[in-house]
Amino acid sequence: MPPQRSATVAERLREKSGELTAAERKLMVALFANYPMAGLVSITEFARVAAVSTPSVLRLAKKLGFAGFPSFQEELRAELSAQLQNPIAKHDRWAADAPDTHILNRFASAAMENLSGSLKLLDHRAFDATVTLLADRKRKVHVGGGRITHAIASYLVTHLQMARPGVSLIPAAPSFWPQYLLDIGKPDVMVIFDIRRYDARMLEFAASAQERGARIVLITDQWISPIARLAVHTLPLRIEAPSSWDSNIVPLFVAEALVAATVNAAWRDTEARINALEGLADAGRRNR
Amino acid sequence: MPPQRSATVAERLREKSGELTAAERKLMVALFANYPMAGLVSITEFARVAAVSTPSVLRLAKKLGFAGFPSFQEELRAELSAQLQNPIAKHDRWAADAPDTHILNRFASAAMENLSGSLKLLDHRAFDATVTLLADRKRKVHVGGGRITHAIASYLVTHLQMARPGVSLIPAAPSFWPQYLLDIGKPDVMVIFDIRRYDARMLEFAASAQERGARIVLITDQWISPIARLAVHTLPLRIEAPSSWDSNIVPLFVAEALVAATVNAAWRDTEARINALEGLADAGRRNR
DNA sequence: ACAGTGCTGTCAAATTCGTTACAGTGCGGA
DNA sequence: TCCGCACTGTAACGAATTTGACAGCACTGT
Repeated sequence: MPPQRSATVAERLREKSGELTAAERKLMVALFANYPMAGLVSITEFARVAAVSTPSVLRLAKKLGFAGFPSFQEELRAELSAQLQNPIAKHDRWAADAPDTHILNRFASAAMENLSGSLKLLDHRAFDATVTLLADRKRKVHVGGGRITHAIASYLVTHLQMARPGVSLIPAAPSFWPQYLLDIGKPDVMVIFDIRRYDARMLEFAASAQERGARIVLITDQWISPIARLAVHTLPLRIEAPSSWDSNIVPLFVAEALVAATVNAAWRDTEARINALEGLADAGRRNR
Repeated sequence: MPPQRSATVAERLREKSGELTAAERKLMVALFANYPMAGLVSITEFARVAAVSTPSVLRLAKKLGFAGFPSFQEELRAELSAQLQNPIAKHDRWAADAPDTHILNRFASAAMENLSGSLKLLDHRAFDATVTLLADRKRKVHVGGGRITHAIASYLVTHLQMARPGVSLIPAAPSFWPQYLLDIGKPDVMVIFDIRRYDARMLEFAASAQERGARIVLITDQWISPIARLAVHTLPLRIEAPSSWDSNIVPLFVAEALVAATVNAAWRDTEARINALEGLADAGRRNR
């Protein structure tokens, strides 16, 4: 426990700087030279860097009110951790006058945590590589999901179809999969959403697709579906929710970001397609 | 000594993520949950947090090419202090190590803005009233959406069906709507997603449903679909995205929150249903 | 069915760390 | 010069950490 919760180690150190001995001042200089990392090494190392003896370090820690070197270090870590935390998920973005415990607010903060947590977990190079695959019109794209994530897969397909040809949705019912496999060939890309309750049949299906030459991109949760072993790229996400079921907000986020990035990556081709689509939509509206 | 000075621990970890064992994946998740602070404690503590044994931590460190846990930790410290001293690196800690202009980051900040903006826009009493309607088992529930939002509607249906009986998805194709109208009756609830490009046919359909006595709940964007005039409750949301199309993350958020709140509102009834569902799912898995 | 492989945790040895006790050093004043 | 005082480092101890060896376990393929 920090003796005075309100003051950081740095503040306390400056406050007491008048009553420090020579060795302690050396330590202070060494600490501030690389604050607070310099204090997060072993007491031996810290003493060596500051060119003092280990007991001198201990004496400084005690002078600052800590029980020993470990609690001094723990406080430094806590400060740093707080500093690193995102100021993102703060309270100003809560529902107007609903209480903090309202489900909307609990859900919103879970969603924000999931989103920022996922960004840390994600490898943006895997994301970019996936976009390169999706933007390659020589490859057909197949998108599939489990019972729950099928809706997300469908959403991705709807948008990708607007951006490029050759995109199809893998049927929800496994009984259609064998015949669907026939259409999967060498350079194809298969995007699979597989979250929690990993579906064993989906794993088999993915293995078959891979044997036929398809490159598999997996969008999964932080515990990572076994399909990862077959995938060329894996995008792990956080999906916790204050609910009986997981949250698919972040998977949808990834789907939308993939679409936007794919459109950007092949804008020359996409532009014409979108314009053509607009024309057809207008015509359809007029004819009704 | 770090074996390859050019790669950060995070990068190396992601690179090897395909060949990680279950315990190692747990460690990876724990580390990324609070990167890199989680790895700067003792090996004992780190193992405890990730719920694995201490040798597993050691094995991961060796797999990443370090001589032992201390050198692994030393590398983490070195990275962090480099980051702390370099003010340029300050901001990109929030999203992996991709540049600020990367589509993932632009999309993420748009999503956060949309979410917080929607919470301010939303009337939580309308939300609660909607939940009351959805939790009332005497009412059937019909859910529909436009071309794009149909996937969100489908997602809502999938989850609501797990929570209560009498939930159905309005078909995507307008040609099926007349016959579907036959099943809509007096106390029913109709949840409609209608965003931007408001669909005129959807407006007609909603009017017919209302004439038959259905209560309409509208989930729409901030410009508010004309269906609002027919609706008993309207939930306006923000949906901007750095993309050619709108973002449906917030509509999905509302759908998930509605489900969670509906489950809570009628937990007594729902619990039995969920348990029965679990039983059926297990049986299905065994019979395969 | 069954051997084989790979993964994981338990245990104990070896090392390192944190702490205490104590002796030495330097400085100012009598 | 000698004493007293405050500060500092050395040395030794106990505690905690790190690491290697081993055995149990699940899973795979024959």
